[in-house]
Amino acid sequence: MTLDLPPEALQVGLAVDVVAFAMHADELQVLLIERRSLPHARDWALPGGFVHPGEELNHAALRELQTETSVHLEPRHLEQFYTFGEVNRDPRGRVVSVAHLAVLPHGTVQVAAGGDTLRAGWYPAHQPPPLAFDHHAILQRALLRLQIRLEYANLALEFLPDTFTLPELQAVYEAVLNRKMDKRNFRKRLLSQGMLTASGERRSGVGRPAQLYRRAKNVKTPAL
Amino acid sequence: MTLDLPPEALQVGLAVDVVAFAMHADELQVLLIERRSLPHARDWALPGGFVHPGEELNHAALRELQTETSVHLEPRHLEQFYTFGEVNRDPRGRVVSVAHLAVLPHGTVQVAAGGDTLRAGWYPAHQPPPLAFDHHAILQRALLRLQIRLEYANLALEFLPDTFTLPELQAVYEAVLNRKMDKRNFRKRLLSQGMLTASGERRSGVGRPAQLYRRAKNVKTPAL
DNA sequence: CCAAAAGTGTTGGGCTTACACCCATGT
DNA sequence: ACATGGGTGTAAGCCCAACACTTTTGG
Repeated sequence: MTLDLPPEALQVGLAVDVVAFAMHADELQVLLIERRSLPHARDWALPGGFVHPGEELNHAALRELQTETSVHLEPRHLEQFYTFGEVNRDPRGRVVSVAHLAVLPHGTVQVAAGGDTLRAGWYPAHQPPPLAFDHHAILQRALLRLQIRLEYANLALEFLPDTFTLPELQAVYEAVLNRKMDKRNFRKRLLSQGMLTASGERRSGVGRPAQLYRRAKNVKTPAL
Repeated sequence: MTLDLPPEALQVGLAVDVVAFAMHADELQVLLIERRSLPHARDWALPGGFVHPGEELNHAALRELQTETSVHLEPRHLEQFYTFGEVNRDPRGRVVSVAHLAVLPHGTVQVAAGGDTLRAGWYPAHQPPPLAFDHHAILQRALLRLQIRLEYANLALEFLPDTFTLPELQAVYEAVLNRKMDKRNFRKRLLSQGMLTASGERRSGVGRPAQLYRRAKNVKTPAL
């Protein structure tokens, strides 16, 4: 009674790629790295790499995100969204990549090189530079998933610090969905959902200060 | 300038599993096989198996569906929906399975054994028997995805033959979503969507014959 | 007092839900 | 004639989209 993989079991390289989004300058940005080694040396790519033995997929995604970019903050959201396994997607051989979607909170903008990475930086998610491998397709699909998740779960809050203003929240929606929204309707809708609590304080800046909110205690993010 | 996988690239077994749904007896059914070999010999499981060298993932899913069940009809819908890669999900070693959702048309009910399969058969999707490996979790996630897709794309039509009646279509909705719907509201909604064309004929049976419909010419299924 | 951004209500249309009876056919 | 399933309309509530001016602060 052997319990080894049968001889016909195809062995492939198992990788993860991470599409990490954050807000910066009222724009949705995606985290990219410049590759150090072949193939695609000096090209921009999504952070990612091979899974370690005995390592879970989401752990590998987290590790790659952190080591390749020196982002040591916890992502506020991390989920697998699609698996890319086309036969010739990697010139080195058959590599299957489980792509993950990550949301990093506001302020996580400073990134540095590390690992196989020359540089790392944020780029406009809707107008990315040319990317290595099939990473452009991965990014497009991540954007679609993010847009669906934004309204379905309340992922928008994950882009913001603990307290935030309604105009800031609206900016997240507009940046992710890539369209302007009406201020009054937006407020009505969000406030009536009861997932925000006014925190009483006010933030200063140019113009009239805005009411600060935090997420209500009972807010659940749906599992899927 | 070598272009081989780096030594640290983890090699894993690459498999696909297929959750194939069809309607039978006004119920949503899922296609299961009884495994011939270890592990989990004589247990019920989803059809699936290892990807072949140089084979695309969706092709592998189609092949496994056909060889393990003698279902040689083309599925009307086949899409990847999640990848299961937990370290210990397979006692034989690290196996990552890209799970696929398939919809088979009405009438595809006769299935036979084949390959590593002792028997194959249809089981109620909402009350499945105990399943091998993590296949219960895979089925649950497939059901969720199917429910989302049903309304989003118009997957319901894929369960039916070319011509069908509105009560038949409603039965698909009710079986997939697992709840009763109002007949008049259902008709209003579906007909106002303009994706159905009355085909004039009528089908005979017990009671008043029903109007037959077919899908309208311009109907598109969204890519994702 | 001016610039800048925050805040605030109403109306109309479309969509969804709830609900009960008659119709066409086969036996 | 009756059993079986198919087919039909209306009214109420809810949600969404459109739309412009006032308020609060800093400079």
